[in-house]
Amino acid sequence: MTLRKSIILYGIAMAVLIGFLKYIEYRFFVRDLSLELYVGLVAVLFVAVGIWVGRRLTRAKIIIPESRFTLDEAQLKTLGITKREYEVLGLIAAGLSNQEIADKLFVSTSTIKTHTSNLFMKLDASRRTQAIQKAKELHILP
Amino acid sequence: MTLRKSIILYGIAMAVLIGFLKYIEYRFFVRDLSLELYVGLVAVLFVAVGIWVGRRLTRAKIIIPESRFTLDEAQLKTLGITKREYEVLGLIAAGLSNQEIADKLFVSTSTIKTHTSNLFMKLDASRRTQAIQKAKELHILP
DNA sequence: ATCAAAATCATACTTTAGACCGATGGTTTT
DNA sequence: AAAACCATCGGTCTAAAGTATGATTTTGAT
Repeated sequence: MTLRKSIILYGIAMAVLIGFLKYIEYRFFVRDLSLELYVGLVAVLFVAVGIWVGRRLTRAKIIIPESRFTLDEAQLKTLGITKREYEVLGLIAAGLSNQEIADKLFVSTSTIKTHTSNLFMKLDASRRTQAIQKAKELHILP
Repeated sequence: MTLRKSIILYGIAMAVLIGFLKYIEYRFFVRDLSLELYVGLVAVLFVAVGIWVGRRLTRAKIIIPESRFTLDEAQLKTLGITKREYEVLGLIAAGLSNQEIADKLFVSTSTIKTHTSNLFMKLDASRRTQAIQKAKELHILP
């Protein structure tokens, strides 16, 4: 909804509201309405207006669809994370131990430790759980 | 917010509102207030109420689609994960060490280790990274 | 008031992770 | 060819994580 449309909409609403108010005020003064009823009508009317306004005010913030994950490859380059390191990072996040990662990639645990050490430097982390967290914040892991 | 709390909250709000209404009605009848002012006050008051009610009524329906994750509390009960254990699980996922978690919760690391051990059993995990992974699959962590 | 679950702590022990070192061979870039 | 980068590996050492067991205190529900 554009700003202009909003202004027009609110303007019309206000005009209708004031018109209706004046009408029931007139009815009140010509004694067709009791004071109770007059005040009651005003109250009901303005509750409705309040609800309407309240909904409009909050509705704007609704539209925040949860975005699906897309790998930020630029981020990887910025951090200087290599393909192999990223591979290891993924397996760490999957919950594997260094030994399991080594087995899966057919290398020694020493190699995995080197990769993780480099990862921690680049991600400014000191634990694998922390590395996972930071990687997510940097949009390089889902 | 529980249903009981909601009812109490609305009840108090209603009581305050009616009290205030009666007060300005009284002021009106003893001629301290003009009709205009009386009606104006009622209008303002009920707009406020309307906005408040409107927001409360719509908030529940609006906020749910914002986040894809909803905690599966039934799952927690099924697994027998206690409140404290779940708290620790969250901090593990946030990347904290046992020492940091202990400091944050004002308990010893022994306690944290006990909690994590129990968590691993219940989640069928043997590492914290694995526990995080499983917790996500079970919809008890975002 | 009682009873079971939950939370707490400790001690001793094993395993895993991580830091810090250096080293090699293979690419790619300049 | 030299420089720079990448992936690989090994050793040593320390810190952190995880296991096992038992005990005490808190708490919640009946």
